[in-house]
Amino acid sequence: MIKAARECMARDGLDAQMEEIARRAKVGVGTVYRHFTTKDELVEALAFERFERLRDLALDALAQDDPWGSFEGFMRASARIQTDDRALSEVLTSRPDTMGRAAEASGILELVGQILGRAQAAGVVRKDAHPYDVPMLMCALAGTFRNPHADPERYIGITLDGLRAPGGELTKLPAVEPE
Amino acid sequence: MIKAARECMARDGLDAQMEEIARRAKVGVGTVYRHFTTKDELVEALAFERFERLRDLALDALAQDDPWGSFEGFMRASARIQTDDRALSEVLTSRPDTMGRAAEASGILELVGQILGRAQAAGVVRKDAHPYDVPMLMCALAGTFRNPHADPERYIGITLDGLRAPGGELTKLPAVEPE
DNA sequence: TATAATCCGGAACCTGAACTCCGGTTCCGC
DNA sequence: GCGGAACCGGAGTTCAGGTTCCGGATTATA
Repeated sequence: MIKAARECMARDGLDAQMEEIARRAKVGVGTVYRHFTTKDELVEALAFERFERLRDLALDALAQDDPWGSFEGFMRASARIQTDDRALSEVLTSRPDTMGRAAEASGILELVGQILGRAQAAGVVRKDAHPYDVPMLMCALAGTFRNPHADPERYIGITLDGLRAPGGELTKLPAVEPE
Repeated sequence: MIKAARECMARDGLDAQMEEIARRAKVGVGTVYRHFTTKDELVEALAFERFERLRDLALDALAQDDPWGSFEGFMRASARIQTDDRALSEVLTSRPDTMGRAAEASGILELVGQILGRAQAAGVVRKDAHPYDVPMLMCALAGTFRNPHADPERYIGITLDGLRAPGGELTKLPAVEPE
């Protein structure tokens, strides 16, 4: 059921319809409402789920040794979660409260702080970056993910270079595809 | 009338209500519909208007001499237009078609290409940046402008540094404000 | 198997917001 | 001042989509 909701919302974003979610779950709308008293609640549950996934990615990143590699890897992986889930990118750009609660509950900021701190200590990320910049920049990138002409990889690359400590090697951006 | 629409939409975004727009214009809804047969049409008209403003900013930038300064100035000024107009940032993040038509009509890509090309020729912007990256990154930034906890200036700074040619001096980011 | 308790489906209901339309009003040429 | 064409206002219509709720199915209990 929550699986059906995730699929619909991933495809149609926050305005996926309750009826379609029910249909996909092979269930009546009433049953959906028995699990989530309101659409908002369902959205919030999905957001929490996604943030848990992000937390797992952060833990994976911390398990790696290379400070820049794990930072970059985490950023790219988080971005992919968003490109694959339109609802998540919509929550990030238009529901700061829901996002805040989900972030809080998942404890992700703490982990991001560690990933970032380690990269800063190693001198590969600029010193004035703040853990909070990471989710914000993810929100920013979310803005492009819904644009069919955008190549997310380019913008993640540019953003990463913006966070890199001066003197590092720039990211090799993917080629711009002809229109 | 279009002024009233702009004010409402700047504040409430795309879901500003026709009735309120009419009220603010001191006019009946019917009259609004006599000028714009559909809400979409009104949104599109507003988008076109904003893109003309962007074009003017681009022309101002080209009139300046300093290649980096004019590039940075243009980016910051465009960003400000978005922070001041929620509807515009919503169009950028969720209506690629409308945005595309407005961009086309205003001829802004051409001008951005000139600003960027000049900065690249002067060696202050990375060579692999593409004119199309500019509007896309603006879309990206739009994603943060609606988040009350975000400090747009920081993210513009980081983005600019991501576009800067290697070896340049990083932007001084504003301090993170305590929550 | 009979009865009660629980759960489920989806038709019906409700709300809010875009849009229509008709009666009134203004304005222009005579 | 008069006729009527163009214009305007806003109550009413329509529609989409979230939410409710009752009749029936299903399962548990005796």
